[in-house]
Amino acid sequence: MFVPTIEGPILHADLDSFYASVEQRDDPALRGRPVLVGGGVVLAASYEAKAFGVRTAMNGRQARTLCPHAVVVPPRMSAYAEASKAVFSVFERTTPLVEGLSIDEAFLDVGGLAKIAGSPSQIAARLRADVLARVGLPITVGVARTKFLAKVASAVAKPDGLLVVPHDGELAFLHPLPVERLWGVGKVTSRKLRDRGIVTVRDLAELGERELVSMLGRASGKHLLALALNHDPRPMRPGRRRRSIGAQRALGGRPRSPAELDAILISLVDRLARRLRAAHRVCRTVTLRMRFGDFTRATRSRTLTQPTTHTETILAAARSLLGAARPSIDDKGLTLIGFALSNLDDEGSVQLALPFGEDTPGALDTALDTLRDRYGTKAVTRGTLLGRDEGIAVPHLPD
DNA sequence: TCTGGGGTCCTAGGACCC
DNA sequence: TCTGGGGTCCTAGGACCC
Repeated sequence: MFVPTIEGPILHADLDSFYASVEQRDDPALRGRPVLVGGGVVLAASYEAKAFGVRTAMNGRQARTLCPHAVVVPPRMSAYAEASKAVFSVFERTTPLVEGLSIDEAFLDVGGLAKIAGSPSQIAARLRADVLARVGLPITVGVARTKFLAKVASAVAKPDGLLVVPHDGELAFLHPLPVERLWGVGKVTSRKLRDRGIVTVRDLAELGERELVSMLGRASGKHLLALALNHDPRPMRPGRRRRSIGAQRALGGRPRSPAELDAILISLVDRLARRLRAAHRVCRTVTLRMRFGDFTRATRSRTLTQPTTHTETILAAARSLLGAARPSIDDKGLTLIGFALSNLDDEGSVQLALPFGEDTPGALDTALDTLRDRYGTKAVTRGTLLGRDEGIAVPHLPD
């Protein structure tokens, strides 16, 4: 069913140096000081550390050289997950239309709230104050007509800022920015563009689609051109579900015996299977991720015939994938091992495909009504059929 | 400079089906 | 011997994001 939405305004709310801010909140001795979370690689750096040139994902040695007085703390993932939950509950008190992007950022659609909650910038200012008061963390908010502009606005406004892009000032805001501000321009794309003298968003906007597509490929060429031209038709997707879950572990340089590797494999798979069951989801595809001694990477995956949540089943698939990769591992050495579970679905859900020619919205609704008569209205929801067509999902079918 | 842990999306070839 | 079009699913790799 297509629901027309009022265009914006959209808020993009993004916590500042999230992990490092949580550490400073929980330990007053860290406040005002440069803080690095994670020793091997910097998972997060406080703004005091960033002032010395430290960046996220920088290796730890380099970071400590730039900022010798930094306090290095180990990550506390459960504390961050808890803080994230608290922040998202503030988001949801602001508007029911929240689309989470990651542990520390979300889009909020505040269209239609003007009469009860004030202007978008008033709503944004109150959101920032609420997050600080209730959770004790600084947050930056970008406000604009589209998701893309709101996200760019928050990036420009960081840290601890608020920036509203006015309707009549969108291109004036967007076009002078460096291309790296565009969502989807990373190291590789940035190099390709700069090699051709494309430095600002305006430069990009002046390029032809054919040229850009031949440079970057069909999807990203079209996508980037649209963004540069300030076209972002993506609607809010408040009910987004996770499509995969993963866990990985770096192994360092030292070679591991097969027994040692198997023990690590078991702990990773066990962790994932527990998370899967806790989320009441099932998986059908198991992927092995590897990084080798020469820093090349490889993935191997297997799709099961039946969805599962069973540790032993996932374990068997994981072991057979690792066994098949044995020659490469013996050859190059393994420095990272990880697994991902994908092709997720709701546990206990029933997939119902309609006969060919009957897969119309009307037929679907008739089938839904039949099931609701049988199982009750709450048990039956419209869902997605293996990411393909629309179908019906019946979570937790009563017996 | 030798590198974490968690994700998303896109591309491309081959198998297989009608 | 050569020869179609359209579609899905699976696998693997790669770029990118926080």
